[in-house]
Amino acid sequence: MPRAATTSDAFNAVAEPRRREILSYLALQERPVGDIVAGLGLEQPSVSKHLRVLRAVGLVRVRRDGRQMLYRINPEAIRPLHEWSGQFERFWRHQLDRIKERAERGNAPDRRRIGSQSKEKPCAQRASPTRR
Amino acid sequence: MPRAATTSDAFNAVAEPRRREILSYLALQERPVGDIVAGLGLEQPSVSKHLRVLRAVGLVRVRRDGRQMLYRINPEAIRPLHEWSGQFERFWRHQLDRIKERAERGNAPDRRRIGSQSKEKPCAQRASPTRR
DNA sequence: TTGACACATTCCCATATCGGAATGTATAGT
DNA sequence: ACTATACATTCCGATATGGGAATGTGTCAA
Repeated sequence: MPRAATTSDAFNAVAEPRRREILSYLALQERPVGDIVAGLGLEQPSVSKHLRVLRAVGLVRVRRDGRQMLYRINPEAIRPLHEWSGQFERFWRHQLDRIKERAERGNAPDRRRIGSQSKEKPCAQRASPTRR
Repeated sequence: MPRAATTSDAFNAVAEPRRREILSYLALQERPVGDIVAGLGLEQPSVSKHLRVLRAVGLVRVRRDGRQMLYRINPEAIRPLHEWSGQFERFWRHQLDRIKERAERGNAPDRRRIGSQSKEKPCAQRASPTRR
């Protein structure tokens, strides 16, 4: 199976960086497509297609005004995202507390490595010569 | 071009529902892979692959304990998500305020279609610079 | 060493996706 | 009617993806 459709939910829709930019841009105010194209420097068909995805998951709403289509965000559709990620908020709050605590004690903040991984093996290696 | 890699950032990584489940599961406490497999009812290779993605974007960390690999969340990596979605929080806040306001005036909660009735003019202004 | 256990990796593949280009459609103006 | 404008929709092609099955790797115990 391939990846879940971008239109399956808000999580998949905002995985695309440009769609996030569009949403942030529309957060300022309602805008016609042309403004998004000019404001973000994207191709018009590309913007239309992104907007289609955003519409499909309810992240934006449209209304026509003459020849223009005015898009606006639908903030409610973003709430699930915020609330899901919010379930981890207490953790980084605690982490901040610990950092502040250390700082107040005069020590440097915790500087351990985050991932401890910088050695990715190239994917296309064959380790099992038997099959195929 | 295809979609951005799942390993490109936290947004793409958590687009996958199972990976979100895994993170929520790990939010409770550090766990070995076997627990995730049993707890979420997934295939072991599938879990390993999901964990690999989560590790690649720093959403989880690992340590070895004998034969087991103990995974734990790295809450810091989720913050960007929470903060990005938080930029829209004020909007649904306002919407709630309006509902509460009506409730306090003794009316039933707002049941209208969002854009239909009354003279709503959310951002009804000329948006195009019209420079051509 | 051998076997069992806990995970990780590989291979295969149907499929959604994004960009680019071209084309289609609806509205406005003359 | 004709033209320009503002978007939307197609078609195309390269590519990462997730599931299933099989296999590899590393650790512990006897």
